[in-house]
Amino acid sequence: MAKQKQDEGQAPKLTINDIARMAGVSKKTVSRVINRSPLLNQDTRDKVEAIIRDTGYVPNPQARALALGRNFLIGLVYDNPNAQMILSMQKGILEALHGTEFELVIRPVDRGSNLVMDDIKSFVTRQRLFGVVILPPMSENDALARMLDEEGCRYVRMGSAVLDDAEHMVASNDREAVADAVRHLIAQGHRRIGLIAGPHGFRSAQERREGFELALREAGISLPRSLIADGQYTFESGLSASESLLDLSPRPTAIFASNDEMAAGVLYAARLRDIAVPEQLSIIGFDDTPVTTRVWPPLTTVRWPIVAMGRAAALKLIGTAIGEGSEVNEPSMFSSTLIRRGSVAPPATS
Amino acid sequence: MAKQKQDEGQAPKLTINDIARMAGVSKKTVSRVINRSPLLNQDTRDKVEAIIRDTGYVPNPQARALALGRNFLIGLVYDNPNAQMILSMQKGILEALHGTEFELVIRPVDRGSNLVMDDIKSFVTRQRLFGVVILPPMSENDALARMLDEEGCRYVRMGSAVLDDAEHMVASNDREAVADAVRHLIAQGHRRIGLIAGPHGFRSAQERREGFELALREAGISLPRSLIADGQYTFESGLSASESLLDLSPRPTAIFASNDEMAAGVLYAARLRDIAVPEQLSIIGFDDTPVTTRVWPPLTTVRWPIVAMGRAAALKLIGTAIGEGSEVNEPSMFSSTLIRRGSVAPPATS
DNA sequence: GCCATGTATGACACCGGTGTCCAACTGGAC
DNA sequence: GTCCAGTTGGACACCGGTGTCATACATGGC
Repeated sequence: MAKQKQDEGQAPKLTINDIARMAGVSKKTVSRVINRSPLLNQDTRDKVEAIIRDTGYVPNPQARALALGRNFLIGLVYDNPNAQMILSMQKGILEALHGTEFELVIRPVDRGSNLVMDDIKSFVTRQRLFGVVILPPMSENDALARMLDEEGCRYVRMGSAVLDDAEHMVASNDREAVADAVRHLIAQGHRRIGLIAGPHGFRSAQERREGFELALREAGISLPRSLIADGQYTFESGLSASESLLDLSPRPTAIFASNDEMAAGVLYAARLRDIAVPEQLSIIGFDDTPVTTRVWPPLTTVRWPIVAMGRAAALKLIGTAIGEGSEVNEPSMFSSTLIRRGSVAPPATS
Repeated sequence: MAKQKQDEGQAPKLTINDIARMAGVSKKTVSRVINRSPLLNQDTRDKVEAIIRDTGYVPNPQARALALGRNFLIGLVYDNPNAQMILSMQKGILEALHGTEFELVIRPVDRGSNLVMDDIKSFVTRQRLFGVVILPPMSENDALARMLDEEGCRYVRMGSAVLDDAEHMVASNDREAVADAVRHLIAQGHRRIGLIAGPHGFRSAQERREGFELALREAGISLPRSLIADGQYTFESGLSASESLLDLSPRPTAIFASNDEMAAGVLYAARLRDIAVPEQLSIIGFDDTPVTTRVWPPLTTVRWPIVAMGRAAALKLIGTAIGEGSEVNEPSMFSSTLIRRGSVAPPATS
């Protein structure tokens, strides 16, 4: 009988009542089995579980959500030019969600629009999301965090620096990572090092810039304003920003680009001017996206543990729900690694 | 009063009963307003709508889903190495979903695992998804389609060729697109053209290969087996597959790689051997991913309208739900364009 | 002035789960 | 044999919406 029902396929979904009838118990008892209530006879439990298994019964999540007053949907909000990063983040989050009853709902937004706030708000309230993960640069928006607080929606913000609320934050230490990268250039003998900064208003851009300046200051190297060019985190912006740097005389012997896309732009610009990399120009990027190994020479870059951070963010979010009293203690701060490839060499002895 | 409730923020969500009480009507009437029932007095409608607007009331989607017997969740199933493609697809789908009450839930799977089927099945049944969009190569799995049929779950498959069920399909004509690309090479004077094929078992790989062979046959060019190398759609596989091609003597003057990642691999291999591109070797890829413009020279490639296809897939899926009787007639077949960049030139006169 | 007709609204059951609370049953102590 | 405590199971209301059907009222034809 049970078998038969199952094979019918098409839509006549089993309900908790069907299971109860088959097992000869009340629906509440079935509910107890599903929810692993401790006060239940083992025999009863086994019997019901067997039937559930045989029939392939799956509790209706909508009904469950309605009765429980909360659902099992995690939102992912992003507004980001970097496809690889978003996908890696999704990967990390989904890894953490795997095996739980949570699902991931995604929502790209347009930071530029003045409707962003309303957009996210309706996203969160309409589906009554359990919580959201917010990717940079949206995550740097404090007004957004306040709004989510007001809405009573859990959230975790991904970022590039320790912000005030560690509770809601998973961050990488970009400043230190960049400082390390630049120290590497200095150790190779570079003294005239250019920076292609990220867009104004991006926390990550600021952090990376500060790391850059920090390393130079440590080494007692002065930093003329002309060695800093503004970029937008895009390939094209990196390409055009590097023009002004490569026009300088004397030319910088190395350039740190605040992300890989822009670093690829620098490399491209160098190629256009027949500047040999790394012999005449060293380049370091940031992110360790695949493009770094597709170009020639492969780019030295900074890798941050994006998948692990996504996982941590998700665990932070759902930890409060499944953690049985035990404090969920996911790290909030992650550090990065310099990945040495072929775009760095000692400066040419001129 | 209403205002007060709203400002409380935190969780004390309004229900349809609250609205009904405030408006002095029954909950059913409020429900009619929400669902735009035509049989309603305009005055009543206005009154209720005003209250809904003032209070910021949002119907509980879980309750709605429960009562209606269907929800508003679209699933996206993928198992794919190409991040850019997945993200573009997400973009297209979300564009179509924007403004509707549907949300997108994503689920990457592992095609290799023998649990894929169960995984997808539980994904679909657990949340009782309204429908799913399946990306290649998973979409080529007919057993999966059968399973979804049995489960009574709507689906749309993205693909690279017209499959049998146009109803459930959104496809690009890869064969013709590749034939065009290869005709371009032939028109430039190339006669020894190598192919880096995609993985066995991928429909797209087969289609692209057939397009390749078609163009050569048309031109009366013979195709020795040695000019075909097998790849896996990855950069590394493109790199190693091109080795055998570049070792040939005489060497092919052009190579068509079945996707951009592998084309980038060919370019990299050429660089390692000091083979000038495009002077000594022309390269064409497929997909038009960003990497094509990051490398030097930028790669000539085939662009397919992936965002538009994602949009079409989503519309196909939800069209049946919102289309008022009118047949939803999204195109099922999309064609591609050859994008000419810098990696193709006439063969060197030897 | 009556009934047939149609329109606007409401009462009530229902979707499929969960929480509360009480009844029934069990075993042990007296 | 009776009573009590502790365990197990079920009746019922409820979550927040929607569908069905009945009712109240306005309108038009005779």
